[in-house]
Amino acid sequence: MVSSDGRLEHLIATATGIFAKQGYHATSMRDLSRASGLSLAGMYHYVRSKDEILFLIQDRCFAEVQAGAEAALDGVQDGAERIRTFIRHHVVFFAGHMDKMKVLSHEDEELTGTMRERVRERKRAYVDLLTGLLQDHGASDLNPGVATYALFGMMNWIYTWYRPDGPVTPESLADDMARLFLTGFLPSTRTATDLVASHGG
Amino acid sequence: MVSSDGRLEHLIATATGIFAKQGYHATSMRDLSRASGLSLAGMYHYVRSKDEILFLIQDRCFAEVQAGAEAALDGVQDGAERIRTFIRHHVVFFAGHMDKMKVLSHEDEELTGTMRERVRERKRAYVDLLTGLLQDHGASDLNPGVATYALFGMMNWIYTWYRPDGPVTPESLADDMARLFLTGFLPSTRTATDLVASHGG
DNA sequence: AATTCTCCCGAACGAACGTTCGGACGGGAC
DNA sequence: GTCCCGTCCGAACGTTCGTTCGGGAGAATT
Repeated sequence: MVSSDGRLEHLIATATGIFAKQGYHATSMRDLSRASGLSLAGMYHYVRSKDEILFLIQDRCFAEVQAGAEAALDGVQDGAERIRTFIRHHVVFFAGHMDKMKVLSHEDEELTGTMRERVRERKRAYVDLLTGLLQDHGASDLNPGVATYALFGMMNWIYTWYRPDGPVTPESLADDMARLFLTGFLPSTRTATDLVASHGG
Repeated sequence: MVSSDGRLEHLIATATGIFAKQGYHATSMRDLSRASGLSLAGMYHYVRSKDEILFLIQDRCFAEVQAGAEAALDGVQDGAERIRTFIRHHVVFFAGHMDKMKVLSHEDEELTGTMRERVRERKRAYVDLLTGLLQDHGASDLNPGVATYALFGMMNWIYTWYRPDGPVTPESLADDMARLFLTGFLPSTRTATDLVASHGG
């Protein structure tokens, strides 16, 4: 069970926690060594560099959240309901995986070169997914880019203040944010009424 | 003009730009020396440590944005209009001072000890200002904390994507965000009344 | 039995870091 | 002229950084 793969997973999981708590640059390889149980040199058997650890965290996390969103959207037809589904998934996933999502959100500009591009590509795909959902719904009088990033902002900011063990459950957090955004985003009374009706029962 | 005070201001301004671009930890005192024109040792005549430079940026920036918000709110009576005023001021200020606001938002957890507490106090005061505005308006069915941080999130996320020289003006950005938030937050619009009625009945 | 391969580490490498030391320069005070 | 003080710097300090080197233990392969 402590096979080669298991150790790499363990290293990544450990690094995720420490990067989330201390930040990427403030964390040394010696910190990771101490916390993972591997020696300083031993970590380099699993990983090419410190950068690569950050890359692995971000690459996997984006893949996971993207796949989860697509799975959640599967079968949902109504445009507004698809937006709501995306928001709910993103927020609940975020609240359930705060460490890696914090590393994803906060250590956004630390990678360089090929790894940076790989992660950027994943990010672009994920952002495009939401932008597509907003555009599919059509008529909002808000600037589409502003709406997309305003929504991502209110969701991704979670890592700065939300405590999963506090009084607000991930589900109510997700519901509040979905309601806040959709009520503001959807333009007509009719759609808003339909939305509440379909939501309430 | 290159008096003692002027040099300190210049050092802080230079550091703000570099911290915003590279991040606090990725910036060395030698970087600041090179960019400011002062020697490595010379900077320590104006500043006790690298930490203190970050502190000065954040402390001053919070003071500035707080004072600006209070000035903007002066004389505005209507509750909803006060919220809109706060949003507009925050967003326009953010868009007009991206570097320092990015350093304020992104390098939030880098200070320690007394400086950390000083900045935290300023932050608490500023957050309390908005929370107060939201509470003053009363009846929203959203969790007050969630509403506050959702709003700060969508506003502070600006530094990750907004380009002041792009097609979106700071004013339209501020208007869109104010509209997006207020429509979702305020329960008492005509359409929203219908909405709540159909939901409750 | 000999060889190769995977896994892993103690010790060290050179570079870069934040900070400090001792002193230089110049202008006002005595 | 001498002293002092604010301003500023070259050079160095001790530390920590990410990474590498050379090799050992043990299983697998030949």
